[in-house]
Amino acid sequence: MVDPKETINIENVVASTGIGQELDLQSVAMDLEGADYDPEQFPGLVYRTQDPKSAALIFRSGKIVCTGAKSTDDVHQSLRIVFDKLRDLNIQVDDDPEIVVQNIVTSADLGRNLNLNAIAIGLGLENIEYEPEQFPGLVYRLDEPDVVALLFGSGKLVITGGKKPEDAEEAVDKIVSRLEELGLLD
Amino acid sequence: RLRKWQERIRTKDAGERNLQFALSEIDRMASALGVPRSVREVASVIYRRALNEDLIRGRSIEGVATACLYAACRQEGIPRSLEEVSDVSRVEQKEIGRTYRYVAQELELKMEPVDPKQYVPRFASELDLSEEVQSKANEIIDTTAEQGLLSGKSPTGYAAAAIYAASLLCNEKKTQREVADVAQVTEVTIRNRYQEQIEAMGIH
DNA sequence: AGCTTACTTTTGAAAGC
DNA sequence: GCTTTAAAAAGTAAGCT
Repeated sequence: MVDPKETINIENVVASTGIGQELDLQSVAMDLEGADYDPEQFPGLVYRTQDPKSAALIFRSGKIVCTGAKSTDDVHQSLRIVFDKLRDLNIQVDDDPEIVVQNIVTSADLGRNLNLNAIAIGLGLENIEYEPEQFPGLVYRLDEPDVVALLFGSGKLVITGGKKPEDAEEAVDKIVSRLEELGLLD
Repeated sequence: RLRKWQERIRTKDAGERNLQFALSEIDRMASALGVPRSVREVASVIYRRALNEDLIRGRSIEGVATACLYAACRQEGIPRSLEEVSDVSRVEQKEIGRTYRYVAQELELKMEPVDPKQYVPRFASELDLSEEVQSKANEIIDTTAEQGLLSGKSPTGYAAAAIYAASLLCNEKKTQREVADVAQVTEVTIRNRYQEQIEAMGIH
């Protein structure tokens, strides 16, 4: 039996940072190749990096959101590319802007099919949201760590809302032990 | 102050007018759906509770009224799908679903997932299918659900597939299109569920 | 009957309406 | 509350061949 923790895979990391300088997005959009900027639709300018693959939302305030990266390392690499691109445009960028991870999305596999109906009732209808007419996943909110898990009939799950990779591991452990003590696994 | 008093009256009137509107909407939609009076009463009770708990702030009266009716149908064991409910409401399906989840969570309605069997009598009678077919469909639903086939699947599609399969087994065949139309699902969904169910039943 | 594309759910930040 | 970004899970749906 494989430890479900070893099936954990980071699928997306969201982080925020800032260059410490205000920006004229109109001119950045003109000079930065591949930039998408439509202030009527959204106040941020979208810039995509190819390797690692990610999308950066750049704002007038100089603050930046990076999403789509598959690891915290990739987030740093992507943002380094964005910072250098801005420097190429003669824009002042702080030396080592602080990068804060805001959310990590993970997937995992419990290795067994799940009876979501039984789990919804077993874990308590007040803590769970399971509406298969609207979405096939069962929504389970944990307090510690503070994450949200989406459980599927296949035994696969998604964990989101965590700030560090260990949050997903703790969450998987808690979910497995809760399901086991309810006899809803195996 | 006279002004303050007038304002209070105005607010009270507005509140009562809103409640009246909500209840009349519940009545109108319930009639359109053809659900018994008991369901309207349950829906009204849920709506008043939502009003007391201040759950209507930030959303439309009609959205909450529709969500309450949807919840009431389920509580009474005669569910209407979100699509059926949205067909008689001017609120879009997605909004009804969201509002329902919010109300159910806040009022701790402890709603159990819909049992596909609850759709069988209505769908089957709309298709003029016999009691025998209904029993067979129920058997298929129970047997396959026990084997874990139901997890994550929509109750209407699941019921539709079981009815289609049962109609074949009982020589009262209905086409996938006919069943799909009354259940408001696609033929593709019926085909997919049907295959799984037949396989799990050991192709009777 | 497929295949492709797309939408449902959750999460988080950003700035503005 | 909305707008935009990305990503997974699995079910449902629509369009096209």
